Amino acid sequence: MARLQKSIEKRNALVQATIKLVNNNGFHATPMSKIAKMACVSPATIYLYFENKQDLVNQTYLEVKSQYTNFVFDGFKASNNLKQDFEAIWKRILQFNTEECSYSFFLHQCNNTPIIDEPSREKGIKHLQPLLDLWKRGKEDKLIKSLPDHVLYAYSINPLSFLMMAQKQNQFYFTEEITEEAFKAAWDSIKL
Amino acid sequence: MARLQKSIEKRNALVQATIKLVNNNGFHATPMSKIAKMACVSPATIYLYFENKQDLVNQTYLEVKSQYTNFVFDGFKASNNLKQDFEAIWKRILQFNTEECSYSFFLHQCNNTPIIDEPSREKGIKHLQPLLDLWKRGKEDKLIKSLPDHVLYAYSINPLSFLMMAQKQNQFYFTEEITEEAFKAAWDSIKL
DNA sequence: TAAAAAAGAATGAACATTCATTTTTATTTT
DNA sequence: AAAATAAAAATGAATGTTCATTCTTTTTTA
Repeated sequence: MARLQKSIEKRNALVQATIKLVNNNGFHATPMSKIAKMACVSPATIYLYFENKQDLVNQTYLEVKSQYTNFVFDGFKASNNLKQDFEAIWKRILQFNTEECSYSFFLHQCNNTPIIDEPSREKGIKHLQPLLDLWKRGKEDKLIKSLPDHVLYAYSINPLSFLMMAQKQNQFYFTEEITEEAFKAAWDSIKL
Repeated sequence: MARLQKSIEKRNALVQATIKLVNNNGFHATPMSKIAKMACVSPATIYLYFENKQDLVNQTYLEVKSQYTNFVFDGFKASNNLKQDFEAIWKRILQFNTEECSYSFFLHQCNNTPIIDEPSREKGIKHLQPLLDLWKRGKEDKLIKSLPDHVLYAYSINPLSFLMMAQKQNQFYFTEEITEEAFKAAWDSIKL
C-alpha cells in the first residue's frame, strides 16, 4: 500500500506557472493546457492537486498572500517609537514590491478584479493585523489621524502598489531619494 | 439608396451592457452572447458596431475615460490659488467616483489588468493634462514636492480609486467629515 | 505486486464569429 | 400619396475552435 505523497515540487511549479501566465495574459487568457505545459505536466495532473481552475487560482492567491505577510511582518516587534515602526513595515512592503515584483503584481490583479471568489478574498483580508494594531495605538496616542483603517491604508500603503505597477511599465523608477520622499509623503498623509 | 445610419442607441446599449457585465464577472466571464442579450440585440449585431470583442472593450474603455475627464475638467480654469484649484479637481474626481461608480469601477479594472491592449491604454493616458499642468506650476512655485507625477498621483489621486472600491464592497463609507479629512491627507502628502 | 501518480487522448460544452435570410428604412417611380 | 425597390440593418442559426475536465492506460513508487 503506497503512501499518498504527491510531489510538492510539481504543485509549486503549477502555482508558479499560474502566477506568470495570469500576470502576462490575465486569467481569461490562460488556459489550463498552457499552465500544464509551463509546469511540464499533463493537464490531467493539475486535477490531482486542484479541484478545478477556480480552486487553482484561489489557492495560488492565498499562498502568495501568506508569502507577502510573512515577508512583511517576519521578525517585526512593536517598539515605543511608532513612526519608526511604521517606517519599518512600510519599507518592508516596498521591498517585497520590488524584489518579488511578480508576486506583488499577481496580488494586485487579484485584489482589483473579480477573479478570486468571495470566501478566498475574505481569508486574504485577515493578514495585516500588526499594521492595524500599530494604527490603533497611533490613533489612541494622537500621533495618527483618527480615520478609518481603509483610509489610512489608501494613503500610506496602497500607493506602493500603484507605483510598483508604474515601475513595471517603466513609467517611473524608485531611486533611493524618491524612496525617502515617498515615505515622507506616506507619513505626512496619516500623521497628526 | 438608404443612408448609412446605424442606431446610436443600440451602440450605447452595447457599451453599457459591456460595462455592467465586465464589472460583475470580469472580462473572462462575459460572453458576447450575454452582452447581446442584455442590450436586447442579436449577437451578430454586435459585429456591425465593433470589429470583435477586444475592439468592443477597447472602445468602451476609451469612451468611459473621456466621460471621466470631461466630467472632472469641465469648466475648470486655473486661478492663482493653487491649493484651491487642486481641491476643486480632487473633489470633482471624488464626485465622479461616487456618482458614476460603475464607470469608475470599470476604469479601475481596465487600469489594473491586461484586458485593454497597449495602444488603447496609451490613448487613455493623455487625459489628465490640466492636473499635470497644475503640478508643474506647483513644483515651480515651491508649493508642491518635487516628485515625479506618478508619485504625486499615487498619493493624492489614486487613493480615491481604492476607497471607491472599498465603499462599493461596503467596507467603509465616505461621510462629509471623512471627505474633508481625506482631502487634507491628499494635500498633506504632496504639499511642501 | 498493488496502489498512487501521471500521462495523453477523448469528450462535450461554451464561445467568438460568420452566414444566409428577413425586416426595416428611405428613396424613387407611378 | 401609394406602390415599388434597393440598400442597410438586424436577426437566428450554423460553424469551427478552444477549452476545462474526465477517461483509460501506462509508469512510478514503496
